[in-house]
Amino acid sequence: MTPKSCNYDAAYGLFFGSLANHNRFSIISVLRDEKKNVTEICESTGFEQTMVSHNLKRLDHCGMVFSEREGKCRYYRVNEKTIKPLLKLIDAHIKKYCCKILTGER
Amino acid sequence: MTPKSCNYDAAYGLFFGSLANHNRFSIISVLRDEKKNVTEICESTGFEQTMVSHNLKRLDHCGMVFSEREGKCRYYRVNEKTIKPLLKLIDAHIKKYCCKILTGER
DNA sequence: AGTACAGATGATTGTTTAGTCATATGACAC
DNA sequence: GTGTCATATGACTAAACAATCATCTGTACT
Repeated sequence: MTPKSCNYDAAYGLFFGSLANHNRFSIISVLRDEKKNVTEICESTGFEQTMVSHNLKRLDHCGMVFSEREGKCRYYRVNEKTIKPLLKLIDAHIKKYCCKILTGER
Repeated sequence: MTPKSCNYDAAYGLFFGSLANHNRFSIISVLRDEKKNVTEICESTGFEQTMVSHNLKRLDHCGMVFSEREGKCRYYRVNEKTIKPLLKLIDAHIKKYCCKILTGER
């Protein structure tokens, strides 16, 4: 499949859907500053291993994290090029609108 | 509620969840370049009015669109400050990763 | 006040998603 | 090869979501 033939719409859905889940967002957050293996992610987040693996798979799938094996462990790191500016942008948005977001006021 | 007391995590979920839905994304897309009222959005997208209203409510709720009444109509426009750079960022990401995203290759 | 147009809301239902359990694979050490 | 640690996968169920339907509110015009 060439990039031109890709179905961009579906890709958008997968991309944003990946960040919409609270647990995946937590995983991204603990990886924000340093790479970690699955066990370390579990410890940092308190999540179960299978759940973390499932969610890492999805994040990897969307190009949000990269991974590499080191001996018995597989280390994951965020795709800094996308994730860092994205989170920065959204942080600013939420700082400004979070109250509206959470209360639903119009 | 002051910004400091906000529950940011929930806000992130609402924010990204809003963009994860294909129909909401279409609505954002047709508003990307010009403001439109609900009827016009329906015409541009082919969606039903009630569905559009429900989804606009959510987008408004997240600070992604703003609205103002003009006579009988209510016009919606995107929050350019957030949406434009966001979409630009994601466009670049997806151009690079969409094939992986859609095929699931590792 | 009555009608018509524009949009919003609430309830219901079918679909999607996500966490959990059981199990499988992969890598290393002995 | 066997055991153990690290991670991945598939199937299943429960919870979340989103579209639809029926109905309601708001504005303008007469």
